[in-house]
Amino acid sequence: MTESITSKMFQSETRTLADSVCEQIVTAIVIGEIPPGQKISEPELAKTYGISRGPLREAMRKLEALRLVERKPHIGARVVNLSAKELIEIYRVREALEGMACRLAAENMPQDEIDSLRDLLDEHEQSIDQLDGRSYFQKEGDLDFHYRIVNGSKNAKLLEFLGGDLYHLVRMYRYQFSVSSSRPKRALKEHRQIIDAIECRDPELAEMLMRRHIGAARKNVEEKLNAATESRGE
Amino acid sequence: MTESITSKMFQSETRTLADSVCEQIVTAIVIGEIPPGQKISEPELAKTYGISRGPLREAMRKLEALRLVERKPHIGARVVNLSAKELIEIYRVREALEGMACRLAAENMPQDEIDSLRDLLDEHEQSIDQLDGRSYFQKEGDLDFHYRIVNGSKNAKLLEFLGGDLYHLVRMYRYQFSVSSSRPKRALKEHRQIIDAIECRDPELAEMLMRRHIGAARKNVEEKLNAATESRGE
DNA sequence: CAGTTCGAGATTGTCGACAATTTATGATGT
DNA sequence: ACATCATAAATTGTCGACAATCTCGAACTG
Repeated sequence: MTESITSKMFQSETRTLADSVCEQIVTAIVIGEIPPGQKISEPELAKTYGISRGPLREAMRKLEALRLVERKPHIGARVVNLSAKELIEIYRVREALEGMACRLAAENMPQDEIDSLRDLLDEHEQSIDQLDGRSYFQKEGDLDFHYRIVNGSKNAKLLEFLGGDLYHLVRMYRYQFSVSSSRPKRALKEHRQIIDAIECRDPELAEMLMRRHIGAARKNVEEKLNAATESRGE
Repeated sequence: MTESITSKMFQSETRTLADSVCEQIVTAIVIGEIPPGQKISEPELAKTYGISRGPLREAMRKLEALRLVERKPHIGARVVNLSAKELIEIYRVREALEGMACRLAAENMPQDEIDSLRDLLDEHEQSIDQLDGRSYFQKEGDLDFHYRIVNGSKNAKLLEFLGGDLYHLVRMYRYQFSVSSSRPKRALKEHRQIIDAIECRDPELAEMLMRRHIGAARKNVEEKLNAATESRGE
């Protein structure tokens, strides 16, 4: 179930070793198996995955492009250190891009995809009731909703940037900061409002609602972070 | 002079061969020296730049991440074929991201950067008068303006996505489609309006103006493309 | 003659080894 | 004892060669 979103992010048939291992490392980094800030030893990782350093270095290049690792020439690669500031920055990027995606979805999303997305929201509602809103919805379910909106925009470049690159970072933050909405019922209601606006073919409203939705999540995180830093200052 | 913008896009000291060659290939692709759609032969390119296939393949990975080449496993890499549809898609991405960047610039851009940007616009005006608006402003100057706005947003992630990745594609389209504004005086006026809104610290207005500015450019391109396809259909 | 199959050539993917640079270690001098 | 410098170890960068896969053309068959 939780594989649905990640499987969309990589081409179905990953033949080459470099791509295959890259996918594995992405997961390992996202879930914290390789902790943030850790230096990556090429010989070590190569041995771990049973490949040579050649393909591994290619995988590292892709990881660098995904902004999951930072490389410095002749020094090495480290897993990115997630900072609160960057998390906020990413929210602003999402606010902009997903707002636009939502606007375009109101213009271009096919009716059957809208229906399917409504079904997904029904599933989310059940999941929230059953599990007290702490499991599926928080982790990958929410991102699945957003992914489908972007997909519905029928803008390939938007999908590449958001689904292909940025969402890995977003997933990483979710796993490690546990910043998942913490207000699942509210978020679900907002999701329904958004899909309503899309079905009404109201681009203006759809964009506004999505921006508010993400903006609310950002403010929620900002408050938590401020509270944390203040209590730390005492 | 035309180096100012490109030099910002790469780290000042590119030590490793892969990075250095990658930069050269990016330029070659952007200006059309390696034409769109052309298959890239690894042994051939490696010989051209005097390096081995190892670093070259790493460079290719970065080019793939920049979306300047498309790779298929066991088949090869081709320079991307620019389509009108994708060009429009990119405009929408820019509309969203640069609109947000402009909003944030109204909040965060330091006064000295605003002053410096005004000077740049004065230079552009002279350049337009002197050269009848066909040279510097059309090619890199306009992008330089947009880059400074994004930089003024003080949002590192925005800068990475726009300045680091997307602008290479934008430059490529400019060189090959010659889609440069074709309305330089009008564009300059809009630029001044935008910087005014930023100096007034009016995020709402700043974002709206930037979105209109890019949206107008998009519509301009759409009309031209429609006219071209219609005349082709006759 | 068209279509298919097989094989030679070329290209991509992978590997292990060597060179260059950085980092760790310890020896030396004040 | 501390700082500095030199040397050694480890790591990254680069290369050339080998294996796997694809491409193109020729031979073969219906």
